[in-house]
Amino acid sequence: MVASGGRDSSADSVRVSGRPANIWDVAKAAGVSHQTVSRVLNDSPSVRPATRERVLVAIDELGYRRNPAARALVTRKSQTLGVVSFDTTLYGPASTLYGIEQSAREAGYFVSVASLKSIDVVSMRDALERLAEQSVDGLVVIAPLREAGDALAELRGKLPVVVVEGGSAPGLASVSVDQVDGGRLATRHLLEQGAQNVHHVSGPADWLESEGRIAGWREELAQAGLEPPELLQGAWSPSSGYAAGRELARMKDVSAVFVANDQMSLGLLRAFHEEGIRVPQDVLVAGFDDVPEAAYYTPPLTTVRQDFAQVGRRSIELLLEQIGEGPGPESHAVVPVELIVRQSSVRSSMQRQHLRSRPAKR
Amino acid sequence: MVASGGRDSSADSVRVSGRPANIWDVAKAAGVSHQTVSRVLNDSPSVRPATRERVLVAIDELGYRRNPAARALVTRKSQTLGVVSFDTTLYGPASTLYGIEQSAREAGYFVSVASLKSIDVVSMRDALERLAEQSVDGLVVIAPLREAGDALAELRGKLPVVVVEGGSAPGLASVSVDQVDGGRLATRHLLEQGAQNVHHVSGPADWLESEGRIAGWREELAQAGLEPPELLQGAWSPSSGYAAGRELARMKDVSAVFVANDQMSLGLLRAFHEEGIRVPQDVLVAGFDDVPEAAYYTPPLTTVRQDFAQVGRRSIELLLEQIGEGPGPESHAVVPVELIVRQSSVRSSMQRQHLRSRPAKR
DNA sequence: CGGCCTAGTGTGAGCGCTCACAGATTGGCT
DNA sequence: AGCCAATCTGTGAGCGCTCACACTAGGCCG
Repeated sequence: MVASGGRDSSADSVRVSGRPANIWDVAKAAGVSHQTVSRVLNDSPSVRPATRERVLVAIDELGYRRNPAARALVTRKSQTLGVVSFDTTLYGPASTLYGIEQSAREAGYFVSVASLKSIDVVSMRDALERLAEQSVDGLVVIAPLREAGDALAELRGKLPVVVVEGGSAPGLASVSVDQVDGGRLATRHLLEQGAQNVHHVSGPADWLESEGRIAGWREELAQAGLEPPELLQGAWSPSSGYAAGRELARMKDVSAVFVANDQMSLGLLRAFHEEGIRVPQDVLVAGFDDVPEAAYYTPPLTTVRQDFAQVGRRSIELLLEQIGEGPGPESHAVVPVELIVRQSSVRSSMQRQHLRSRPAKR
Repeated sequence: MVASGGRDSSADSVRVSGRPANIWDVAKAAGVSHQTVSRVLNDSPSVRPATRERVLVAIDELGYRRNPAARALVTRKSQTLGVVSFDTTLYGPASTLYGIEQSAREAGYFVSVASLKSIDVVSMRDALERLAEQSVDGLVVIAPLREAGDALAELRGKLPVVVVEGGSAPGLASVSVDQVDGGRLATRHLLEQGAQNVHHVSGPADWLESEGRIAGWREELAQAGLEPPELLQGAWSPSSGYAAGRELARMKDVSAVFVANDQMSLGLLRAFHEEGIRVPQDVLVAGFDDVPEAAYYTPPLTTVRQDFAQVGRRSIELLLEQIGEGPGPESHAVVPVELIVRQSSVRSSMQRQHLRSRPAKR
């Protein structure tokens, strides 16, 4: 025994040895077998409270943490979910990812992301491959493109998958926002506000979100007995919205525009502003997404709010169902939308008079 | 032997057995030892080309993929990097995360995210704990708050860490955008454009980014021999920018405003618009971030661009250095900014005449 | 022509955990 | 007191891989 004993037994909760404590170290410290430690770790009911307590103390003293690799090796489960997403810089995907992460965490899962630089089958396949190599327990694919489904079809059955905004690829669980309803809501609202007809600036043709919004717009016009004006196609970006705005400014008979997202709406509003077209006095405008900025556009933008947090939540729920942890087998979830009315689509009565005093529109 | 033999030897590349192929299966199929397979997997030079080829073929036939858990168990490396971020919905963090993910992938690492709901020491600690449990090989913390450093100090030494926008916590590697320079650039530009003085709408006080931008603004004013006007504090949101705009509208002697981010600028522009204050004729405005929308604000916004992709890239570089894969030990990286001049801060000569014809400003 | 080096390959142990089962303890009842 | 069931705890194997080392076969030198 050395003079000033207890030097290395100082209650420091940090082990002296190089390697981190393992389950055997804990077992020894607690005077039990490694298996009992394992039982405590896994909340097994069949361990006496007193024993459990001793083990817990030992764990704490040794600063023990369980080795996930060893655990994954034997259980064949990594407790990790993969998320594939395109351009996590955009508001929609970013928000969805956020929701997914929150829900996954609550369910005790980690989230590993793979974002695509370009959205094509090759890089999609590449991302899926990567995640598969990591042996994730399940996959959420934020796949707004039609062709993304092809890459997914391959791994059906091999791995639990939930597709977000990926349409209803047969046999794949999916979550999507009710785009059609959103299109209808916006269009109907514009008509109710007195629009003679409603133009539409859509997203890129191969995006499923574009399709849904176009469909909703067409349906609502049809129901009102109106012929849909020629479609203008954008690319989600402010600049494409600006271009569409310039074009619309040159056209006659434009009394309202439903734009497929808020970013494009901003560009369009800017183009209208430059052309001296007043919103909402001359033309009514509605967007889609309800980004935080929308309320501060000039004018504040009427738009369709998507509940991305709920999209994320439902994705995880559906995924866990497949993995076998959730309730029943449900394969498709639709998240409702909400119309947010702001100035861009509402004419005060005075403003309407203004409109009436201008050259009549068809 | 059964009549129509070869039924289960069809070249299907999919194994019949339930469990996935392991290294021994491959070894047997290739007629080598498991260790040789391992060598092929790890690109060991000491394996004859012919042998390697045979192994590769076997791997392909069996659809073998190496088990990362087993690998991690023995190497004590998970090939996974953790990212802690606050509100991945914001443009800055989202873009940074994107850059991080791209760079990590190139370096052969996976990325696991943990986003904070609220930004305080408790939830920060919680996120760090989670990631540590997952035994990540390193950590990137997007920690714009001063107090975030406290939670990080604890795990210094235990795990390689890089702090993004976290200031220069001693002993921690960090990457940050040159906020001070950004503040100076914007302020100087506004002065050069003829502003008598420059007001500032800052971010929240406890954010390091706010501090840097304020410092730059102060420095530049001092250099011009100007007394800094009273500081207005916002909260990054459009609504807080709007509030600041209303306040500034009531004040005299406002000839230019440097706003600490683009979102707030939008709100401010809206408030000015409502108050009949023209930008840039009456007041010059500059923002910070250069979000994609900035070019389409009314008017298009002069702003300071941050290269988030580079921030992500440098983070990973610094992290890999610590892990021992990169070049030398460098502890702090500063990413430069760039001033993007648009209409909000530039008066055309005609517009300037306009201004001159109004009641003189001090 | 035996020794020795090198390139290529094989052998066995062990990483830290869980699973299936075997063994030890306890208590209630006859 | 004796026995059985129920409760609690321990034992050993094995998950799939890498590491350290042992081995084999040629080729070259003295």
